[in-house]
Amino acid sequence: METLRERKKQRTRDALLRAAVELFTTRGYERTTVDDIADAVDVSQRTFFRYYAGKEEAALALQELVVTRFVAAVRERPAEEAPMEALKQAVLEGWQTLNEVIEAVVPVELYLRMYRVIESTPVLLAAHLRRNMEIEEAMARVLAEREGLDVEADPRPRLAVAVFGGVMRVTERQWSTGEDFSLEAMRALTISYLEQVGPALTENWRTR
Amino acid sequence: METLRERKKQRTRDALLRAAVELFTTRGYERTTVDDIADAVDVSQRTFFRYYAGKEEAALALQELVVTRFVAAVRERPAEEAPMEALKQAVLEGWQTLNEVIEAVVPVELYLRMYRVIESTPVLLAAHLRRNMEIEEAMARVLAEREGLDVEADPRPRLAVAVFGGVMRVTERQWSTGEDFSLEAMRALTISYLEQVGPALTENWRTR
DNA sequence: TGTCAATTGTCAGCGGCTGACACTAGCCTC
DNA sequence: GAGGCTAGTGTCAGCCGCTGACAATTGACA
Repeated sequence: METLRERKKQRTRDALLRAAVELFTTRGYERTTVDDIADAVDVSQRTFFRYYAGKEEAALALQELVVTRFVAAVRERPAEEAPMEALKQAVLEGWQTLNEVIEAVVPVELYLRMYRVIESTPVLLAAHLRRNMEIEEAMARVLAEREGLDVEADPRPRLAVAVFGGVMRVTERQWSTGEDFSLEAMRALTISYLEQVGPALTENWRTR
Repeated sequence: METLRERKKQRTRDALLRAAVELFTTRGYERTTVDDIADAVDVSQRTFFRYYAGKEEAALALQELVVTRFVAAVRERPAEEAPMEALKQAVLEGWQTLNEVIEAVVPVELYLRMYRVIESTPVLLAAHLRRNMEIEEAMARVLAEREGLDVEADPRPRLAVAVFGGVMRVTERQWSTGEDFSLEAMRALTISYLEQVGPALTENWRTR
């Protein structure tokens, strides 16, 4: 059973996030001040900063929900699965249940719109990429453990994860600049691109 | 022949950069204010912002010197070279002449120290990654042109470049956290890691 | 040398963010 | 259920990055 205090806090937290995302996706990130967000929730600016370390954190909070689930998903993949396959399955599986997770806070449509705001706002894109890097480091450790390797000694876990991350980034970008914003489109793109990585590295591009 | 005005401007520009890098590498990025930099060059804060769009730009200016040369190097690689090979050769070739380019502005040692500051300062690392992404996009277009492909239609150029970029990032990180900061160490790491990417993706890690 | 244009300094001000301190409101004990 | 305790909030002052506007200075060029 939750205490009243905790429920109140959670409500303010959610309200701030909703207000922030709403404003970011309509007015734009740069043109939204922290005061705007705080005012929308009828809270002091200082309080906003007690819930989120900064404007950036609020803007990336939704992504964070998805990302943490992804890491957990990889951890729970069967140990006999090959590294790249485990990563792939974890993402695809993640898309499936994305709806419920997001919808608990904001409409999925808002999440997708926010995603595009991140991709198109330099400072947010930068923060997003940095976060991805942290995730990749965590994933490398997970893979290394699965395979019984030492991350510091064997570069293969980090290399594999970096490649996977690279492909995902290309996929996301392609998806976010395309016309079909459905999850199904994302899924298809992911599978297709992952299949093409190997060939793209070794094969001669002109003979195909 | 350069005019006096232009020479003066260039001098201020260089002085600002030198002062900035000097301060960043000793005092740290966050703990250095723009006023500190401006004062060190005996110039108003406003003037600093006329030369550099922000603190960040000054911090990444040295990297920018290297990066632009890399793009140019790829462009001038023989057309018959395979894509990945062209990228690899361009980087390795770039390291060779790095000394002269950097030394024209600051001691190479300072450049290397600044590199570590970037890697260890969250906001700088983020900006750095974002810049890398822009470079990758440019590189993808170069590769596509070399091979006579349409970047928008064929994902292979972007995929190859993303993979290459991923490997380079892992390499850089490994290098910057290691003990040997020589260019030779970087070179060796790059070659070794590039060789291991293919196998890391397909082979079974446990049977080796 | 005097005019014109480029460069710089000064000033005022916004927005993100933080520390300090007082106040309010939920919690827990007696 | 009254009291004290503490977590959460608002207010205020202030730093820092950054920008626009305007005045002052300094090189360029006829």
